[in-house]
Amino acid sequence: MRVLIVEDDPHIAELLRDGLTEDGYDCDLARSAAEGAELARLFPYSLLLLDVMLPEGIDAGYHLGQQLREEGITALMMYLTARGTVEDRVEGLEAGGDDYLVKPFAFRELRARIRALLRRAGGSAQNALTLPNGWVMDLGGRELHRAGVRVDLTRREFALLELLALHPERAFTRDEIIGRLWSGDACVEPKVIDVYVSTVRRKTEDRLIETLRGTGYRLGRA
Amino acid sequence: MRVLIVEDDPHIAELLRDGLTEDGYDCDLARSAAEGAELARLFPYSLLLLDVMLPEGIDAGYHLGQQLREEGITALMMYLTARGTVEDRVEGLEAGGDDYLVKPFAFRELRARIRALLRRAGGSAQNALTLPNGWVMDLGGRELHRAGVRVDLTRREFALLELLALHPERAFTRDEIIGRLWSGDACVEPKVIDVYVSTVRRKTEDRLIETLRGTGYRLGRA
DNA sequence: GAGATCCTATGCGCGTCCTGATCGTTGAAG
DNA sequence: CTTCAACGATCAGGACGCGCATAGGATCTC
Repeated sequence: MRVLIVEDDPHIAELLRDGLTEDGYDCDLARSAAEGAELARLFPYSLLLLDVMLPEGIDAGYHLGQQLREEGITALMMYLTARGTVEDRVEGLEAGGDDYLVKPFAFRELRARIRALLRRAGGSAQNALTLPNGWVMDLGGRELHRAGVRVDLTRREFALLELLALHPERAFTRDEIIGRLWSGDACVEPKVIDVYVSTVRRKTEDRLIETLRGTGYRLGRA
Repeated sequence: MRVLIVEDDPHIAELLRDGLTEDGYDCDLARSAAEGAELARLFPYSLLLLDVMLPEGIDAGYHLGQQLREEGITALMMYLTARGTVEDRVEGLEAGGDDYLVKPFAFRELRARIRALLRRAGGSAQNALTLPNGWVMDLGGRELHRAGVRVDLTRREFALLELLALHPERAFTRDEIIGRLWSGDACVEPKVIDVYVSTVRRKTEDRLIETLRGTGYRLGRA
């Protein structure tokens, strides 16, 4: 998750970067609208944190956001400002912003709002798992797609693939898989797993699931 | 769309609830900050309507809002107060509020502001939601159009479709839907959802709502 | 009090799940 | 290299559970 912070006050900028880095985001820093625009065009950020008042002018942050939107940048945008009137907020939101935070703010609030934004943005963030060969698994929407094609999986098929995808390095025995995915009192033959592996392979027409002979299964590589 | 009203004056509270219920929101009522905090932590509201002056103190509404924000509650917040000075407004917005309404107010204004807020939060820039297959949802009029045909939906039907349409990528379980759309004191069987899905499909003669067997429902594709 | 809406209950039909059988593959011993 | 046994892949079929749709009563609205 990559975040661009555009903020000219070095103190606040440090604060933001340290906090967000600690939360696991990859942060870049820009100290002016010009620098911010350049970076935003170069890298695929998930979120832009824009201070409204920048060296280029009192509304430079808004203009930057608006301009980037018009250039087709779809990243989420959040404005930071010291001015909190209603008109101000409306202006920011109409400039293509997704959220708005008034300084001074508690870092906890910023964190909460960022998480809410990323969550709201749909299948992104923690809800999507990328698998080998360009497959993407949307855990929220319970679907699997690649290059526009959508593959419908049943509950069991999906659960199996999800388990393997969440631990890409691990190999699972059939009994382990059953222990994790089936409720405790269920007793099924270990061979059931073979069947689901088979149907997933047939539906995707791909060997997303790798066989470890004599052991079990694992998510495929590359 | 679930709304929590925190207001100690029974007269105003009734007025708000009746009006909003008529507009299709499901409202819960709290008569103190303490009660409001409890409910807000328990249920996934879309909007909190907070009276500023509550039994706990002259600023209790602000404190409640601020506290909930710091706890990571991301619901929209709108304050209601009799005091309309500039300092007051700033205080409210700094307390994590999204909008502000000074009593006495016209219900029309409240309605308009709520719709504007929810619209922005939902990411859509207009008063209408576009759905697959050329359907358009008119959020103000509780109706659905396609190519000149108009389909009337009841309150529940509309709320269900709206929820799914606002999160097109997400799959919802029946219990999730009930948690989001039904007010707290309602306890209904999860199968109710089936009935509404059924009637929406019959009225539209289209599978706007997709079934995920074993999981729940999701907005249909293309 | 009439009509709409909301919720529960009840069969019916179909998809999903699991089993067992058959065929194909792998790898090691002879 | 050949043979053979163990393992994995795939298919067909039956049981079951889930979702669908209707009817009908309770509740709300006007």
